[in-house]
Amino acid sequence: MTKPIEFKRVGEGNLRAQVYQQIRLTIQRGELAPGRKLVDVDIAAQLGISRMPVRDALMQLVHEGYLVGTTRGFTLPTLTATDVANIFEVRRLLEPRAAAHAARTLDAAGLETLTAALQEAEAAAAAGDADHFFQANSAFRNCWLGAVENDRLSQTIARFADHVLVVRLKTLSHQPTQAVIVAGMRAIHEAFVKRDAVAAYDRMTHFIQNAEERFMRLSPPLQHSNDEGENIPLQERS
Amino acid sequence: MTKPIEFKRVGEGNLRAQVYQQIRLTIQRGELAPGRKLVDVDIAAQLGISRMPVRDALMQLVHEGYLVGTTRGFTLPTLTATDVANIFEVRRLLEPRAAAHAARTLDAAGLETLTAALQEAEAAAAAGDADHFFQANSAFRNCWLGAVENDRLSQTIARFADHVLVVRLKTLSHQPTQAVIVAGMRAIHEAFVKRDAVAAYDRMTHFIQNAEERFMRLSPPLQHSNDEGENIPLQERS
DNA sequence: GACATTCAAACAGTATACATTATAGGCTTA
DNA sequence: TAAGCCTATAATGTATACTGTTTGAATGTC
Repeated sequence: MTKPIEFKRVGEGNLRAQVYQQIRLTIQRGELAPGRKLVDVDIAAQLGISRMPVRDALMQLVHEGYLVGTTRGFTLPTLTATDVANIFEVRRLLEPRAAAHAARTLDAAGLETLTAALQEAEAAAAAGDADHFFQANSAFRNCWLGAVENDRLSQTIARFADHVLVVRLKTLSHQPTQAVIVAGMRAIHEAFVKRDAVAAYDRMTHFIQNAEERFMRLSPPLQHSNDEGENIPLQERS
Repeated sequence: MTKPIEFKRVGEGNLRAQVYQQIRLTIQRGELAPGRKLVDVDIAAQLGISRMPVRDALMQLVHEGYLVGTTRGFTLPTLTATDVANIFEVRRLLEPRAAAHAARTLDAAGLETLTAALQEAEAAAAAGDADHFFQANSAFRNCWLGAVENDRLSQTIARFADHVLVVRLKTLSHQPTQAVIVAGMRAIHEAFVKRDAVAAYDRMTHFIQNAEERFMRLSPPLQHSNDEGENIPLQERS
C-alpha cells in the first residue's frame, strides 16, 4: 500500500521531460493522494533510471507550484481558502480575455472537438460519472485554451487552473455543481460557435465566479490562513 | 573578455538558491549581454562549487522564462515583437488590479519608500542617468508590488515584467520616454498616497499602455514572428 | 574555389557516490 | 508520567565522473 502509484516512461525527449510529463499527468488526473510522499530515489528505481532526472522533474514541478518540496519528500500542496481565493482572482482576470481570443480564433475542427467534449460532459453528468465528467471538462478547457494565440496567457491560465484542480476533484462528485458547470460550458460553447467574443468574455466571467462560489461553499475544511491576509500560502500538511 | 561577468555567492539557503539569486540579479540589472553564453561549468568553477547547483539554478531560470537553454549553453531569450505584445497583454490584465490592491494595503513606511523612489527617478531623469533611473524604477515597482497581498498575482506580474526588462533597458536612455515614465509614476504615486484604488487602477492601465507604445515604437529591430501569430517565441528545450 | 565529410572540442544529460540535515522515535531523567 | 535530549534514519543537497550529441572547423575531393 506504500506504492500504489505506477509511473511508466513515455518516449519523448530526455529523461527529465519524460518523468516530468508522467508525474504531472498523474497529478492532473488526481491519482495522487493528498498526503502522498514522492521520493526521487523510489521513482528512479521504479523507472530503472538514476535519481537526477527524477529530481530535476520534481523540482520543476515545485517551481511551477504543482508540488511542495520539503526536506522530507515532495508532496501535494494543501491549499488554504486564501490560496484558492488568490488563484481565482488571477483566473478571473485572465480567463475571460483568453476566452474572447478563442472565440475569434477557434476553427471548425476546434469547435467540433469542443462540441464533443460538451456532449461527453453532459452524458457523464447525467450518468453521475465523476471521472468521465472530469476528463470531458479538461478536454473542453484544453481545446479552447489551445486556440488562444497568446501562449504566455494560455500557459499561465493552465497552470493556475491546475493548481486548484486538487480542490476541484472534491467538488466534482457533487451533482448540483455538475449541473452548474455543464450549464456554464453550454453557454460558453454557444458563444464560441457564434464567434461572439463579447459573449465569451462575459460568460467566462460568470462561469469563473460561479465556480469559485461553489468551491468555497463545498470546501469547509479549508481554513482561512489569517485575518490579516497572511502570506503562508502553501502550508505543509500537518 | 570571455568572462566579464562576476558572480559571487550570497549566503542564504542552499547553493542552488544562492546561485539562482545571483544570476537572476545579474539578468535583472541588465548586466548580461544579449548574446552572452552562460555555461554551468564555468560559473561553477568561478564560484568554487560543482556543476549541479549551477545547473539547477540555470534550469530554474529557463523554466521561469529568464533564459533559454540550447544545446550549446544558456543565453538570454531574444523577444520578437509578438512576444512583447503577448507579455504586455498579460500585464495589462493583471497590473491595474494589483495596483488597486496596493492602494488599499500600502502602509506609511511603504509610501515613504515609494516617495523616495519617485524622487530618485525624477533626479536621475533630470540628470540623464539611465542606470540610476532604472534602479529607482525597479525600487518603485518592487515596493508597491510587495504590498499586494495576493502573492501569486504579484509574483506573476514580477516575472512578466522581468521578461520585457531586456527590452526596457534599451528604451531607458531615451529622454522623452523617461519623462513619460516619470509622469506615469507620479500619477500612480498620487493615487497610492490618496489610497484611491480606482485611480490607481486607471492610472496603471494608462501607464502600461503608454509603456507598450513606447517599447514598440523604439524597437524597430524586433521582428514580428509571423503573420499568423506564430508560437516560436522562447523555445524551451522540453 | 566551393562543397562535402570527418574529426575534435564543448557542453548538456545521466549516473553514482558522498555529505548534510531535519524529523521521528526512543531513552533518560526529573 | 511527562518533557527534553539524543541518536538513528530517511531524505535532500552536492560533487565528480562518464556518456552522448551537437557544432564548428579543418581537410580533402570534385
